[in-house]
Amino acid sequence: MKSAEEDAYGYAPNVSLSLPLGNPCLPSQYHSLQSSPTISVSVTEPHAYDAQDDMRVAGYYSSSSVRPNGAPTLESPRIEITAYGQFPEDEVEESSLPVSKRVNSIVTLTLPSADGYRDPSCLSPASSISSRSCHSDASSYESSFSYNYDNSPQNSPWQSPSVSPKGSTLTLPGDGCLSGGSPRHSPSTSPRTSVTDDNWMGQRGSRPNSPCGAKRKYSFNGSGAAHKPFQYSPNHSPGLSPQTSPRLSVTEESWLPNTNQYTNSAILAAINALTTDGVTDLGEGIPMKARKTSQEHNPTVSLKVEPGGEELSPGELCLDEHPSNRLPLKKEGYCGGFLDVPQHPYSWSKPKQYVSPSLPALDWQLPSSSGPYSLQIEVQPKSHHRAHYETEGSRGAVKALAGGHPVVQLHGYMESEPLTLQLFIGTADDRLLRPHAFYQVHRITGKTVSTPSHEALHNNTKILEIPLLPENNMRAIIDCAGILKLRNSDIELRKGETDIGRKNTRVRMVFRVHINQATGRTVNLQAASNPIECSQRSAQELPLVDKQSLETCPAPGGERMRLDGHNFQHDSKVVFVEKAQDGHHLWETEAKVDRDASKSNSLLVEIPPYRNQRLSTPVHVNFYVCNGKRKRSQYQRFTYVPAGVPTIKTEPHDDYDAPLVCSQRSPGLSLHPKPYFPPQVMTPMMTSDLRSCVVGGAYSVGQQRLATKPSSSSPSTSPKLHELSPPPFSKCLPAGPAVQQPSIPHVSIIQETPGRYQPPILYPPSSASSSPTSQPSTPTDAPFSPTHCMTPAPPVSGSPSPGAQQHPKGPERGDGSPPTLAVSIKQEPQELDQMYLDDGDGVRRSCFNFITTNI
DNA sequence: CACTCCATCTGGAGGACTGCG
DNA sequence: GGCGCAGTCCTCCAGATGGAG
Repeated sequence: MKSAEEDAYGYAPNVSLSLPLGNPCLPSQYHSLQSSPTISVSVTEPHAYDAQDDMRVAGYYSSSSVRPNGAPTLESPRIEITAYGQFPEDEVEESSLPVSKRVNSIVTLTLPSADGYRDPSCLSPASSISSRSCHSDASSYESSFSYNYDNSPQNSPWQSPSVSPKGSTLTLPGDGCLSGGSPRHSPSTSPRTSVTDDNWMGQRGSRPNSPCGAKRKYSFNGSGAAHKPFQYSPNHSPGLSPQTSPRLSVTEESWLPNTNQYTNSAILAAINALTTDGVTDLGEGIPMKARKTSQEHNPTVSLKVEPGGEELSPGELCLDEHPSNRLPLKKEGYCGGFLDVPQHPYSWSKPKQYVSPSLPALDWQLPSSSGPYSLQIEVQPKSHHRAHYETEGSRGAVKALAGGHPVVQLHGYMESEPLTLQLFIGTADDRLLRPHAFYQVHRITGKTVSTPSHEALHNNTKILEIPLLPENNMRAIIDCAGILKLRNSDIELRKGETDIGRKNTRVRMVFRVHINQATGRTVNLQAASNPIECSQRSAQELPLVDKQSLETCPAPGGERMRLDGHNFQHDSKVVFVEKAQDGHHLWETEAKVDRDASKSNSLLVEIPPYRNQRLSTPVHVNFYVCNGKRKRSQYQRFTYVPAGVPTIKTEPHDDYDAPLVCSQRSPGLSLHPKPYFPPQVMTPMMTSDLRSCVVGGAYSVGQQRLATKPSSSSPSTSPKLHELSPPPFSKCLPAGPAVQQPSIPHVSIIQETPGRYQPPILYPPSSASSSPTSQPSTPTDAPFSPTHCMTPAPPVSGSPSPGAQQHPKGPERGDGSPPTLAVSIKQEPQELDQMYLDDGDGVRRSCFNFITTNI
């Protein structure tokens, strides 16, 4: 069928969906969401598509320019709900033409039906009102991830959205919301506010309560539901849209070129729909729930939705999607007041940086520093922040421990060009850092917010984009970021979602910045905050370890370790545990706690002797603080080393105090005892892995340990860094020449971004949420992520791979400095084995082998 | 400047739901 | 398999705060 648009405008976007699945190099698995079915959508625009342009300006999809006929972009999109249902995943294939058509169809929406709202299917987080902001769907970036490079030129923007792996964006029916919605959404962030449409709500009706009706039951049928939503989903979007975002919309004007945004978005949505099966799957998508808020949507908004509506907020859709690119655009015009923080001096108009099509997937571990650049969290967020549900009003921005808000600064950047700081909510468990499936960053707006921001969606993960301005010394006060809790039932229904939401309430704020260099390379840095407990009650009761003064100790034990944290009690116990790969406890013992020296926020414990005094290799164990039966902290990682190996001490304070934690730790992985996360790094697997597999990883490990001293500023602590060095992938993908910077100790991801076309590759796609295995807490879980494997193994060769450091040595805490290049790579066979075990993945093995081989 | 309205932020709590014994 | 208990999830309520009109 032809889309209305086509008819109307004669413009038919061609969308080609390419599914990367086949990519040998990257197992779909890994990609998971993101990658997976990647679909790249290319829209043929009337005018030739200038990739470059697109990139920047348009969002990915949206970008496209104006319609041939000049019609406003917005216009046409119509969404037919039905379509979704009708098109199963299969559709994807069809991509070729039909797509466009479909798209169109999809676009057409019918609004209102409400049913779906709550359906799981509709997941879109974005949708959430609160989140509303969500928006954006697609993150452009994603596209990059996708392997579709081919897609081409297109990679560009367009792809992204669609492409995004899984779901990216939007897509889904549920997503739809997002996608489309997303954009739409919200302008305003606040839930209440934002949303809009009562209308919607009404229809949807659903809502509020439990998804299932009176009682909340989580039905998995999502399907059923899902479908509906699906159909509607679009609506969601609509819903969203309306409100949405102004921001989104904004652009349009400015954008002109891109005009099609709407269309595009629609397309994207369509695509998404296609790609995934139903809404459901989208798991990626974020569930939409009906929120009351939503209901609130403004009529206006809804109105916009109309197909014809030019106004529509076309922008909405689009905008979100391209975060980076868009940024620039957005604010201004349209959005004006709505969205972004108004009137902030900074205008999002600068497109550039993010242009590059290929930005690393959100679940890739990136270094916090590279060469002269260092992304640091100068002021850490408080360890507790009650996240708000979509059904609630915003609970405000995440605050710093000492008051105020977290502060992030990029050091070493001397250019005059502003950059965009990306923020998303990541996991804080033992595994590798990745976007948290149950929490999304929520843009806070209001008078009290001084930092402009704007939301974008990246594979179902909302990203807040904040300008880093030279005039502010590349420092940003994060007073515009709240945390939205998605209902577990909604997320768990997603296809491919393996994580469980129950008790999975710890998150970290993850900051990223992509620096385009004159050479065409892009340096990607990432810093993760300390863990943040987001539940209402647990935050008040569960002990939380923020920091540990020791990370290693000789097998005989006896050393004293200071634990800093919260909710410690006079009778708190510290239990050391060693688990087998299968999770069975191999050893468990209670450490002696010096009650006199302990306080509610600190414990002084004596490290118990390890069960085996004769260690030939370091042994990773865990410990936790226990306040009673079910009140235990998360596992903290600890390593017993053979006698003679220096113990690693973490800095006592660094940050602890509050606000200050440095990124180092932050990167998520910090070594420090950041409670939740650290472990990852430490994990045996990791260690070994890192070394072998991923430079980055290794690196990180080393750093962590090294890092121990926070002081060092090496921010780098990120757990596993992905080196994006192309090499590894190169095989698979024609990647661009990503080169590592030789001299840089930390290897960050450097891509050459020649053009958009550049093969993005480097980053293995992973899906954030995807991580299949994720379990919330088990320390045992191997952190190993496929991705790592995927990652380039670079290193071996040359560049000083960060990873190289070995932990044992690593520990040499001494330097805080970034790891020196020279790293000797040691393999610990045993550990490797574990790795294997942990993974279980053939893939890993293969990676491993591959690596080892190289080594 | 006082008052009202609105929006946001917070804290608290209850009912629904889940997991475990 | 059913029951009760405890913990967690999600929603709702109400108060505080602050800005705009």
